[in-house]
Amino acid sequence: MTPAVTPALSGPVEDYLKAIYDLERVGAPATTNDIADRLAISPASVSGMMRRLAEQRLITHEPYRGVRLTGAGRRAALRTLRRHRILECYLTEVLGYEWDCVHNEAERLEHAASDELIERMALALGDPVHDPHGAPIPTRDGRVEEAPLRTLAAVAVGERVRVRRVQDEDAERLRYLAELGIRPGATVRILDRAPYDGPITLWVGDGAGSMGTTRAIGVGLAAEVFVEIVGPE
Amino acid sequence: MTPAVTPALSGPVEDYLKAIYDLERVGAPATTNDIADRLAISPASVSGMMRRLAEQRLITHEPYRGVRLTGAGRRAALRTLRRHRILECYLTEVLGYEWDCVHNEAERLEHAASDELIERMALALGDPVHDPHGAPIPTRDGRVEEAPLRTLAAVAVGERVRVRRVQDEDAERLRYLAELGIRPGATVRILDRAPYDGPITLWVGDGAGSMGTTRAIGVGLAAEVFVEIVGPE
DNA sequence: AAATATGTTTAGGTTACCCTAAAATATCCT
DNA sequence: AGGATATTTTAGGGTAACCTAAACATATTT
Repeated sequence: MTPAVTPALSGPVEDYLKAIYDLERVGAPATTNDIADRLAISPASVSGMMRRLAEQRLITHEPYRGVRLTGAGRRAALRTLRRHRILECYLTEVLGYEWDCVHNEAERLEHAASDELIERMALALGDPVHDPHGAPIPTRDGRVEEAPLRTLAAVAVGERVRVRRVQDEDAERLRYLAELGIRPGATVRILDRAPYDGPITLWVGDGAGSMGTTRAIGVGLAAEVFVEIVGPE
Repeated sequence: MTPAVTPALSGPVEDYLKAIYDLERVGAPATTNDIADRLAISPASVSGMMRRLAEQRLITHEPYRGVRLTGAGRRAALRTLRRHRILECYLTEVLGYEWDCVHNEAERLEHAASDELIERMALALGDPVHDPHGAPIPTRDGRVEEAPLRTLAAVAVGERVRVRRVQDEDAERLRYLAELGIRPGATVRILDRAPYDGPITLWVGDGAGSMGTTRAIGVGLAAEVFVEIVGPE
């Protein structure tokens, strides 16, 4: 129950843990290649780091099988995630950043900021629960409610959904999504899906009930938009 | 005139350049031992780093003679100093930090923050000119006005001075100085100096003309307080 | 079941930054 | 000027984090 002393992890280690957390969240144990792809690091380097993380009891590693976070690893990952997301909120809400620019900035600051700074920011924001891209913010004591969301690419024609969260890594895609009106809170109805993974035609409203527009979006991008079904009309 | 592309310096390199800038400011070229002391790093390591910095044309190094910043080195040092001081201002003025806590936080953030973040903070603060400890903030284009200040330890009995700046590194001393009322803007009159580097007796006012108190301070601490003579009454 | 393809790990190398101990150089003092 | 002292540099090591190329293990296909 005691939070236990964290011996201060390096920036790279924090990045690995975050990546593993995120990959594990989807399902199976994180594999070397997945981690390598996500961090843009060679698989060999990842292998080396996995040994180090396992030595520090942050992960368990079954060779050739993948890795899983231990309790301590999960706690560390969630702490970093909290910092990252609080920072993103602060940058957009207080310092006027656009939502497509905050990811990289937060990515660097999350390793340098003290807990005190993060908590002061959280306080100034009134303890936000979601970051600007809709990702849930872990609490100080490491709880997150990861809602089981569906991707926009997996929604049937005729359904009405509410956008809950979008992938936050790619600035360009974020700018484009903003242009389409697709942001957390927006309401979307799937009007049509062209065959063979063709474009999805949508009606996009702002979620507040006022007007909306018709838009088309590719399956690739749609797979980065997470939604909740709200039922037809 | 063009700011020239900065090839992104590492945290340690930025710290060395800041230290050299500060040592050089006092007078002679910075020596290996001075730098080692200030950064709490072994002289041998400093020697090695000097070679690397000289290769990158950030300093000129005359073996056994000390080092001097080049134009590029100075520019880099001032950039880091600007970031550090803007951060200190932001932390105290916007996030409610006490002046004794901001140094360490800024020390870590200054290497991670983007120029954009720093400028947004500066904007939010209305482009401050001094940090909470009275240190001048270099402008975006690398100008600083380093006023030639005298230390409180070097002021004669009877003089009236205004506190302009205090050493910002030691949190405990800062807390103590705050307790004494010694902060930038405060007015001080030297009432007495005990012989053999004994305590200095002061009258300390808040600079706004209202009441004041009598305090005593050691020479060591007085040497960390920089003042400007304002003449007796 | 063997052959191939894919994914993972080991082997060996690099760079940045730090260390201690020993050697080299400079300065200081009589 | 010459030896003691202080400072600086070199020599030799260590660790974290990355890399490529080669070896190894697993999965897939025929």
